[in-house]
Amino acid sequence: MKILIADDHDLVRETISAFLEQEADFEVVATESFPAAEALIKEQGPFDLILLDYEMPGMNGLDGLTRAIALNDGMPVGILSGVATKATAEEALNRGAAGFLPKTMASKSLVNAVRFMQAGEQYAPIGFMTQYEETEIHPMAQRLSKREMDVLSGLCRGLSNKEIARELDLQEVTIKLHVKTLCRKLEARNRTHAAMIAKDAGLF
Amino acid sequence: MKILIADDHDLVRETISAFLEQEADFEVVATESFPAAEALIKEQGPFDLILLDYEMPGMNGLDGLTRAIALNDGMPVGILSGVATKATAEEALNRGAAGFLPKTMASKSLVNAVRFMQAGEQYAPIGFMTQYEETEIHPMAQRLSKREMDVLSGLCRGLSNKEIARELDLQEVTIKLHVKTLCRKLEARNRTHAAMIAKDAGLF
DNA sequence: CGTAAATCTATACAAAGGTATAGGCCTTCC
DNA sequence: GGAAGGCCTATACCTTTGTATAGATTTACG
Repeated sequence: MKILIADDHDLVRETISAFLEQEADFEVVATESFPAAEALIKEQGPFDLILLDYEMPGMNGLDGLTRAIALNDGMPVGILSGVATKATAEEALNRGAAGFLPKTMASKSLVNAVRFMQAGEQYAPIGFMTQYEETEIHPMAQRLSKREMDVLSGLCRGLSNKEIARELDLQEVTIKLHVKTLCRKLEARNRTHAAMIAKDAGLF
Repeated sequence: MKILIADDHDLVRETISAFLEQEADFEVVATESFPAAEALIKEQGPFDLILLDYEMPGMNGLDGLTRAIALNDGMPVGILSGVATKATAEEALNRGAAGFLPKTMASKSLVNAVRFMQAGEQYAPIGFMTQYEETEIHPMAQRLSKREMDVLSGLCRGLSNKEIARELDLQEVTIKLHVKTLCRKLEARNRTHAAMIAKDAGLF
């Protein structure tokens, strides 16, 4: 069974590779970036399983996943990550990932997960997927209208109402209205506070 | 040679442990948090080498390092990290760490690094330590006076000039002056922009 | 000691921001 | 079809913020 592992942390990649190769029927190929992985897939034909680090040069979020799936001829591609959230995991599985392996998982489970995925199942650790997502991504963004988001974007770039108005081709007074509404919805005391709250929430 | 590894990423900890144990004279004990590591040190006496993950429950920055050094009876303690910057590495070495191992290092080097540290040398990968630090942490904070930092803190909390003045027991007009200076130094167009720049830089 | 830099204050004015009220336009939903 | 809500605009007023200029104090440094 041929496995490709791509992770830019040499220590992680090499020790995981060494660990998997202890299994008699596992043959591991490892590389340190997405472009390198892409080249290897084209060169050494489809792998029985590919594991991609989510945070890796060239990976560009989950774009790398999509491209790897397209290249690997229907064989499973999984995501490996140290810091990703539940939402990222769900997104990955929706995009066709064979599995999602947080680096907090036990190494024993790794072998099981690999066999699972190779068998065509989707794998993700139960504990990780059912955890309460305190931020729930952005309850914030959902409560704001498109225009309000536009204005909030301007605020976060430190623009004046007049500048935002020019950018959106609206009247300054309209921007003031949106800023007012934003402050109410975000429970901010003024534009600066609203911008900081948006920043804290990870928008922009 | 008895080694203690503490890292909350099971996959990383277990595969590194397994990798090191392939060396004939290495005996590895692994744990998943700093408090657990502390207990093990007290219980199983000093280790020939301790490796602590920088991002780990209970580690609290480099406080864990200092405490582990104090507990380990003069034997070396090193830091393991996936994301830390050069500055963090320097700080760790200054605080008496036996070494700094980014997870991007090659696994072959790991064994060498371990032997190095055990021999009483300080180890850190040359390439990592000499890299250009583009942000240099906060060139920003250094260029600001204490008062200016106080005011910037207020800005980042969305306070008005009047509120900041009350908080610092100054006149509102003085705050305006500081805000003006801040905008000049940070090249911000207004208070909101200044706050965002500070936030982006990681201050507050 | 003199000087530079940071700090604080004052006055005054111009610009931007925030609030309130009111009305028109459009889409969605009952 | 009417109601509700998002969106845009207008007018008016007041507050806050930003700018300029000027002077007093303190602290650090050569």
